[in-house]
Amino acid sequence: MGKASTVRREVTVGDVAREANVSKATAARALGDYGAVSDDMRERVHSAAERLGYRPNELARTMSTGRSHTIGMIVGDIQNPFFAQATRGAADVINAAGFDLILSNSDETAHSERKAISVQLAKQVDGLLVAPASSLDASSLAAVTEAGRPLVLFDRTVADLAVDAVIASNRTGAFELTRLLTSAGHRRIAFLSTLQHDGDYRPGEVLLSSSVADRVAGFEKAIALAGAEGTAIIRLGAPRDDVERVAAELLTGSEPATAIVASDSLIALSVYRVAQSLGLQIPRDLSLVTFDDADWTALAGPGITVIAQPIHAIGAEAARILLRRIAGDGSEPVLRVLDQTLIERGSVAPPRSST
Amino acid sequence: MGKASTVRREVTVGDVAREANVSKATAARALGDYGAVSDDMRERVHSAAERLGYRPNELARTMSTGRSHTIGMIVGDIQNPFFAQATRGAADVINAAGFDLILSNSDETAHSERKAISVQLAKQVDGLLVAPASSLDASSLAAVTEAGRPLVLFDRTVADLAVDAVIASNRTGAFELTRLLTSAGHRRIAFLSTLQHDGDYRPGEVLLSSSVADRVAGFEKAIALAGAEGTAIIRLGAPRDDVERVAAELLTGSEPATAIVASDSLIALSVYRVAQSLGLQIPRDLSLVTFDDADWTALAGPGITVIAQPIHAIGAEAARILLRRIAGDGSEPVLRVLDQTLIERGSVAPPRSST
DNA sequence: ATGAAAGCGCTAACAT
DNA sequence: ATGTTAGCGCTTTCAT
Repeated sequence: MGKASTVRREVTVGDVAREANVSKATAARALGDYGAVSDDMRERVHSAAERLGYRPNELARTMSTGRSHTIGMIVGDIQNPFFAQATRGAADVINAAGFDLILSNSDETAHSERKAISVQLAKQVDGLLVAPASSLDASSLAAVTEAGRPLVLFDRTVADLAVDAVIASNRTGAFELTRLLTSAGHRRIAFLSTLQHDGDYRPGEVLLSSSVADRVAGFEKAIALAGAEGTAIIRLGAPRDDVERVAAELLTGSEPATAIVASDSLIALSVYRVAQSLGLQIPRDLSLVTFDDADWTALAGPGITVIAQPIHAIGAEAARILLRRIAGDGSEPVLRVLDQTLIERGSVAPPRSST
Repeated sequence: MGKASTVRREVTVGDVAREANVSKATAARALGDYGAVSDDMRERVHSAAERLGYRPNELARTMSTGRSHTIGMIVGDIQNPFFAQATRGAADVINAAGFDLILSNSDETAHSERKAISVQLAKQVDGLLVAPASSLDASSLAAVTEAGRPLVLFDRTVADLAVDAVIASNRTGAFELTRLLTSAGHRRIAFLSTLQHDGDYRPGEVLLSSSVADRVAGFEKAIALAGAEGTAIIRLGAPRDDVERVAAELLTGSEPATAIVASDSLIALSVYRVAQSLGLQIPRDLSLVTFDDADWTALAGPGITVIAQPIHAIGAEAARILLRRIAGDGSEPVLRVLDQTLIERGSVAPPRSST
């Protein structure tokens, strides 16, 4: 009893050809559905294939054609609901087109991103979908275009990189969100983000993530309009696993923030938790608004007012553009900006001290 | 000006060999880091490769070795936090081992699952990780083992399929959860699941998902222990996008349930919403417990009591086993059952009518 | 319409 | 240690 029987070699085009008594070329043509094959030939080949249990080897096919029908996708972290949704959006259009998806997490580090890109290129993906870890440094992404493979960015853009990108109207969204706060009378408003950052934010500074940069810009505009530059605060670099601490800092002390704009729903959740543990009631003691219409925002206390991004659509649209590029579309790179929509719930009220 | 310059052919081992003035075999050995190569040869080859910007073609490598260093993963829906976490767990160990992940969503249908499996096998994945859409029908999965590729299941098992699987202690978990309810005095307890199902559940019936089946079993055991068979109710087949309606049915009428066991956190969220809109206060008017320690469960009202599954670990462990199989481990299939842990919060209280 | 043979980029015997 | 030569399974000229 050897293990020989279990190592059953794969059935190849050659085997099918022999079984059908035709040439390898004819069998390949019939099986691959290309070239010219007469009806009875096709029939003969297919039944032979059926009999033998033939399964095409997609890799061999890729070797000769150069197209893998696989696209690579690099997200920050698939556990982040934002990325999970965007991935689903992309997967839906990609699969519908008969393509497959290779997924990697970058954890928002240039190092992992670079590695993932390298691996995926080596696997001959037909194109890449990436949420770049850095909007400033295009070096890791350069490998993609150098390899001649189309690349489309989503959620953020990269300076000096002429590629397609689909993002949301973050600037406008942040503006609307913040405006709600200033209109309610808030002045000590904090913008809170986990975007990797050392030390304090300096006005005018260029940020690592274009989407956060856009949000900050929208925030600043609303703040300026309210003349609250002196009291507003932009806090970046909160560690993902310790947002609570930073939020607590913001909410305590001699001049605590009376309102917070959270840069994403995960951050908002942390803020919400801290507010609860500090005995702060929303919106009475704290107004809270955030990006992304996470499931919990509707049920938390009075409901959190949010700016909803069309996340699924962002992923889907990015995939659509990529597929078009792969198909040979050589037109100028496009920047698609999808609208965000404000969903007002009950988490905004005038600051307590002002009433 | 043609586009010829942009179509730059890939640099191959042959090119590097020529540049380094060595044979193709030597270049390949140096580049592929196998066989025996002298130090200066290796040096010469690598610098030539560097000069030319050589990038190995992983596919060609796969063609000759038969190993793609790619593993396929099929989940129900990557947007479901459970699957997102399990995917991350698997991705972490897979990437650490130098493998890549091809991801597909089955939407819990046998059809999509079958298709995804077929595509992934064609892409020569070294093995598959799947949360089977059906625990009863092994036919779509049979293709995997027939192709001689290792398969490991996660979250659910499949009857009559001798493969590895890693699941959670659903039966025990459901028992504990339900026990909390019966101990508090509840009798009209409902178990609510979205598991595809026609009509009413009949006791003893075999279910499509082993994990739900296990949960139901645990539920039934606790119910029997409390002698509440007559008043407990098992409601399956709630449509994912309309759980609210089913929950509302359970919560209204002449004999509404006083407690609900939700089969996952998405369902629990719907129940929570319905309770809110019905003006039902948790736990005063309704006791609610669920599987999975979703982020919102800690902050919803009094906090929801849950059974937490080690989701990340489920994915990671499944990947670990798969990798071992790929490496040649031919031992008997294992069934790994990971413990669930009860997290008591404030969503359980005696039924209102009984006090 | 069909067949014979070359080739995709790599690895793996088999020499030397 | 290095080189030569076959393949891997498919597609793609090029003949016929």
